[in-house]
Amino acid sequence: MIQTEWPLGRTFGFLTKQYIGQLALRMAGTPIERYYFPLYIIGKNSGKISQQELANQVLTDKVSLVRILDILTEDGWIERTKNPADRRQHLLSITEKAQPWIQEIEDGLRETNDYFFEFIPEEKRIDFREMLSLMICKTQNLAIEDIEIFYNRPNKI
Amino acid sequence: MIQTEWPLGRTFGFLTKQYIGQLALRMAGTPIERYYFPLYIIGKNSGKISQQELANQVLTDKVSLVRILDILTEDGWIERTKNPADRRQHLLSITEKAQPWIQEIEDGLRETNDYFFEFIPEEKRIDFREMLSLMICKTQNLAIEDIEIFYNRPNKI
DNA sequence: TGTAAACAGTTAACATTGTAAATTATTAAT
DNA sequence: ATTAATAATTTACAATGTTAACTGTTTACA
Repeated sequence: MIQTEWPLGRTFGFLTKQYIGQLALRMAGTPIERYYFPLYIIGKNSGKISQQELANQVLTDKVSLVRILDILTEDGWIERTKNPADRRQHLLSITEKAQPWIQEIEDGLRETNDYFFEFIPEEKRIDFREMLSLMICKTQNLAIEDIEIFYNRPNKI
Repeated sequence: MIQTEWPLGRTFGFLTKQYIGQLALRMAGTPIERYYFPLYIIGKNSGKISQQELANQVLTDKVSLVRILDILTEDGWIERTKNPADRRQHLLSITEKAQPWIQEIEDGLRETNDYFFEFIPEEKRIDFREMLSLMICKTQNLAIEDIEIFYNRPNKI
């Protein structure tokens, strides 16, 4: 199946998809159906995080994020309030209804991470984690400004 | 930036995106703009591979693949011919025009892979590759049939 | 102080991808 | 011979990312 020049991007893409499926399976018993990570980050910074800060933390562009936040608001999980200290900003906070589920999301994320890490030998897990972090750091610095203009191209490898 | 419970799926997703950008940069000098990997696989199996076999090799669903092949055909890179041995199948082959670029795609994929691997220490690269392969194999068996039904859900982690 | 630039968020338009469901043509099973 | 399965296609829809334009607010600085 995996050939010599199987592109690494396909490997990452496939694992992304598998992760999404596994997480959905893990969270199936909760009333939350999507946008687990943004909601989790808002929950951990409730009332103190702006949309721009959230966009940076979850690496999602602000336009997509507006739509995600619209849906989370419609579904009653979050609220936007104007920041009195800077009235351009909307501070994000979770609702009462969302409060009990933040920990559940954290557990779900950790367990799903563990689910994937358990496929590799225990003594190599720290290395693996570090190598992924390294790749993210290095490519973040080098690539983003150079290649951003290509992101609107059809993105099939 | 990366927190304790940063979901692994986000890590993979980010690296997928960086890979796409880097590959686009590498291939910018060629007349081919997209669908490098499917075109490469067709080139390596020209006249001998059906759409279903290609879908399996590149892990893309058949509907998306029909659209991709339509575009590759419109752009003059590939041709479909009915398989005389099984007239349900369309055998895929590359055109004369595509022939000189297949090796260039292979080089681009290898160099882009190398670009990412060079971020991690040389002595750990084999391990890293193996761990990724392991994750793919293990999740492929376990997850697909269980979670396929969730794929139509909004897929934001 | 007044004005221009920068920033936060929103909206609209468009392209790409994935999924489901239905359809056509062909082959396999029995 | 008829039914079931397979390969490919088409249509419709949902989700995401990008660009560009826009509103409202704050900052910089002349």
